[in-house]
Amino acid sequence: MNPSTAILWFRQDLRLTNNPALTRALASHQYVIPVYIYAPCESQPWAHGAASRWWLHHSLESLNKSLHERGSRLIIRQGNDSLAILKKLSEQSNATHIYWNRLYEPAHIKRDKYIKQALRAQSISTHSFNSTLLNEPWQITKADGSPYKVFTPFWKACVQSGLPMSEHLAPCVFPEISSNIKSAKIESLQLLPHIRWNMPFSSIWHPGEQGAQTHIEQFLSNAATCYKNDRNHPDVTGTSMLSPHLHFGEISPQQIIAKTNQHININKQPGIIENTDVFIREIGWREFAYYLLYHYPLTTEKALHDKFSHFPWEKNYSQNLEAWQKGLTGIPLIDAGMRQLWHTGWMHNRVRMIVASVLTKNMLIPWQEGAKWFWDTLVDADLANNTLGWQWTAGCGADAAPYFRIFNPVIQSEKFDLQGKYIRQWIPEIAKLPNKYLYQPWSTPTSIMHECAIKLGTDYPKPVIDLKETRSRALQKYSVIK
DNA sequence: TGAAATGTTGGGGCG
DNA sequence: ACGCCCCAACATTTC
Repeated sequence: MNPSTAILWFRQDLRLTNNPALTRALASHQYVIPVYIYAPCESQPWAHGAASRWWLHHSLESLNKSLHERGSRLIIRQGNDSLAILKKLSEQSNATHIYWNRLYEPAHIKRDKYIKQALRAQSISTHSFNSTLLNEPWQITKADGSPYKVFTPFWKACVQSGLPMSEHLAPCVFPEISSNIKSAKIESLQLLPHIRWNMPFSSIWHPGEQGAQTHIEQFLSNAATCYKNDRNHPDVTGTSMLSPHLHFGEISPQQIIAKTNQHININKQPGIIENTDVFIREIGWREFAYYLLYHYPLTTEKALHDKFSHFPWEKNYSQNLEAWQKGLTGIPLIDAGMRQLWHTGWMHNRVRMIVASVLTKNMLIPWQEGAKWFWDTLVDADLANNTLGWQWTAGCGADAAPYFRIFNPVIQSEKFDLQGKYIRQWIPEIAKLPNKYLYQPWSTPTSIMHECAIKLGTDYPKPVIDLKETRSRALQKYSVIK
């Protein structure tokens, strides 16, 4: 063992298990100093949104607690220059090596490259690892060397190359940290929102590595056997809800695959393979999103396909945008989804597709507006996934939905919110309506409206758009650039 | 992981 | 019994 000191720079890998940078740092150095640097300006324009900051706060606390239990602690630093902070910390601690796991957001790649060079010039050696993806984005290419643009062949190539899985355990004990290394308090980062939320959040979410582990165990034993079907129903806990844990690296895709396979081997329920394959495929979509972001870094801001640069989006859309954001469009499924997002920091994936379809196609509002709102309100806001998702629905990205694929929120709620449970949960003001009209209150006969004592436009908005009319308008505008 | 329009089929009501 | 119409149910095509 090298009697030297190393810095372990935590970023979006807030876990102690299956963490390559951590494992290597501990294996090679006598002293290891874990640090988290909060430098939001280095992530611009995609610094953590409000919901993500709430999550980050609690995840850092959880990580710090785990480190304490093992004889160490998390050093917190804040600033606008990670390089300067790392340099200062290495001077204070005589660290000669810095370890981290790689990031893939364009701004972070650029920053990390710069930091790596600068530190090398100062004879501080840097060691970076992959802890986030199954494969590095540059490892998977088509036969001619160019990147895949379609999911299915991409995922086939990933599966063929073998899905890595591993379950490295956390080291039981960390080296102690000298008391003259000071840390800022997590509270001083002011990550918690001042006014809204955070009360309902903590009853739903348990940020941190332990929370992620309990969560996946629960998912595998409860929902995994019917995932293929249940994941489509927003009124059921049919999805894994692991996304925020994955985003902050509290669990790795390798661990998810390993746990899933373990579960299959122990519980040989009928249909388990069929269902878990669909689940692991979703990990594949995340992988594909990171892959595309790496190869097409400009897609966070603009459409992958140039022909969209002159797309006739609406100009004066602020009223519709606001109605969409607040969950007051008058279209129940849309409003239910947008309110779930606001109140829980999360929205069921099928509903995400539908609200995105309404924003980009029925309202003809630029997808970037939707991406920005999701970024601020989702606890799982992830630049790669968010970009892929929005370009997919807007039909302007790689392997995008065809332009004519326009969701009808009424039909979708009839199909997937069978009892109207989801809508009633989030829109109590129309809960009394019989199912038939719950999905489209505007077509309720006045007698029934009267019976239920609901007045449209007063208790619940009249629809801000006409679904039929806006659908044909979208078809017409999209067909011009197809 | 789309919806709507259009086409086809077959059962039942009816004269 | 037969032809005709209607329409639900399903299939195909189109955007």
